[in-house]
Amino acid sequence: MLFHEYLKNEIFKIVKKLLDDNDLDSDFLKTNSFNIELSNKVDFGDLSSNVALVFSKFFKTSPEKLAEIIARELRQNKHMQKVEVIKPGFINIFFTNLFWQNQLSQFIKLDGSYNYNIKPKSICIEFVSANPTGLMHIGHARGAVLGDTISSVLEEVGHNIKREYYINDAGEQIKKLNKTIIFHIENILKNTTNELFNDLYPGEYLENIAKEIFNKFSIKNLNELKKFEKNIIDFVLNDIKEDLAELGIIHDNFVSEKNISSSDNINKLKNKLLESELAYYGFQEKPKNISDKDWEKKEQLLFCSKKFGDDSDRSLMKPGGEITYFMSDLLYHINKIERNFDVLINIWGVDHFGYVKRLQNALYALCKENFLLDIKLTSLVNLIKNGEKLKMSKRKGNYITMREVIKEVGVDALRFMMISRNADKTIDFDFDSLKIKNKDNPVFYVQYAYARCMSILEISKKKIKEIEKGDFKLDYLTLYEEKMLIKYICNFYNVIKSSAEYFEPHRITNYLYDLSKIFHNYWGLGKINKDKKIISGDDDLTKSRLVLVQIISLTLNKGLSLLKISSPKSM
RNA sequence: GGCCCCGUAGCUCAGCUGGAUAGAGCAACUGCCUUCUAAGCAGUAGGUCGUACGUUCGAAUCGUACCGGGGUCGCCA
Repeated sequence: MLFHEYLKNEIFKIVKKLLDDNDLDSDFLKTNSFNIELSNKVDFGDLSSNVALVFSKFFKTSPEKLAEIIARELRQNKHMQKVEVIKPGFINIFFTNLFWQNQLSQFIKLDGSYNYNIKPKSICIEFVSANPTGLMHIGHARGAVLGDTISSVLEEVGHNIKREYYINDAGEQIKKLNKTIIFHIENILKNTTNELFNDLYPGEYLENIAKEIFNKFSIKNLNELKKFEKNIIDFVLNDIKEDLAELGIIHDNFVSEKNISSSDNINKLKNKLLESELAYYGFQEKPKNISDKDWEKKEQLLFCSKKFGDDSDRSLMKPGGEITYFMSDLLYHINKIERNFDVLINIWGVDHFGYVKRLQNALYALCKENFLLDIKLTSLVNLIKNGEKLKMSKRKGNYITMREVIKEVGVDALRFMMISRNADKTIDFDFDSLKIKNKDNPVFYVQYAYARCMSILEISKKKIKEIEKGDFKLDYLTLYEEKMLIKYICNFYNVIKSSAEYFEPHRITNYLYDLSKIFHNYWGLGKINKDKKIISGDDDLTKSRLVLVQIISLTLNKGLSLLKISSPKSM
């Protein structure tokens, strides 16, 4: 058993026994839990726990006294060299070298598959879902990488994941897309260079798509074009899929809004909403940011969002009878619920924030099934070049595409950057620092640690063969740094587990950075003191250290592959 | 105006969901290459955790108010 579980069990047993001995109620153990932490200071031992601080009130004694009682029991344990109780009531534990060596050999036996002890759930995670009206930009990239990595992490701990993309292939924006393409083709056919109308999508990209379509279908007149309208979306969508593939992202399902929003489905939902008094036909209040001139009062189907604390009731269907974005999303989510997922996760840009509560309220009111809808919002990404923020406007068509970003900094740096920040923080995406090849660039730093491991293993091929036959001892791993490395490695599964629990992959990038730092530091010891080189004069000692290096390399590799970032063998 | 997010070292960010003397990297200063990758390592310096109350044994973390920055409030997506 790895240390975290081991120590938790040991302490738990002691607490349980204390309760029984004193005839005390043990109910609180179900709702209260204590921590086992890696100590960040040498004086605080290898691990420390706050059990006594958390539980003292249930024992009706002071934390320090309780800590002392627990410590006294722990001292019986032969693996524990020293157990100290410190001021407010912390218990600091110092394990023997043998204990840590055994931890490493237990870890080796796991062979890369950790036991997360988690109930598998079936989870649908929807992410990207960019409108097929243009190429992906940096904001999409953030959602894409975050969604994909959360998926991988959830898969790693044992859940069943479906990655899904909702294609908005119906509604206004598609009409506008078609109009834009037709406009460009008209220009080609008539050999004119008319200026784009205001209500069309700007940008060279769609002009090129129009050329492609023109050539592929050898269009001779505008009437012919009608036949190919439905292909237009596919052209754009293929480009988006290509971009995603470049990032290593493959969705399991592409769900089409067109299919979901059949008139049959719309009517069913409309009736259900009306029957359950969640919707009515009425007039929406004029939004605050709209002038009187631009507002026309018209009757339409409204959702009773005021009932749930919203400022005003929100439109489900436009006055003309077309469905709104909100209604379309409702239909899609009902479809997901019908497919019996335990958990629905959506990765949305923060600009969709207003829809979160609305959608959740509507769904929980409509559907009695047992499900959880968790919507994770990603904050903005600012592109920075030469210390200046790049100004972009999708409306004007002058925005930097994800393709261009990848071309400059590469997939690895992009992926790492996008998940190394918590989703609710704005990212300043600085081209210059991501291209730098030093420790200012965290991806590089981690990959470099891996490359160093690999180079040393490459040099020691002969000894590695002996190690693979089981010819090695771990007794020689006694340095403080070696113990730290073992601790960190044996804790990786906890990091992954918490990353999965909170949907926060940045915990993994942070972990990899920390592990790399300790390794670089370990490596550096050899520069100062030759006895501390990994390949030392002593054969057995060297083999011990090589085993450690091998495990570090495997751990780094596991982490990087989980994030779909490459692990270069040399740099 | 309503709602939401952010505010931690000069800069970019962590802080394990309430614990100990708040941590990294960059930038600054100082050491370390006759070779296990110096694309690196070690050290020094740098803080009223936006402000003020409150909750409690204990707050960067929870609550309230305020200040500053951003987002959003469509019959766009």
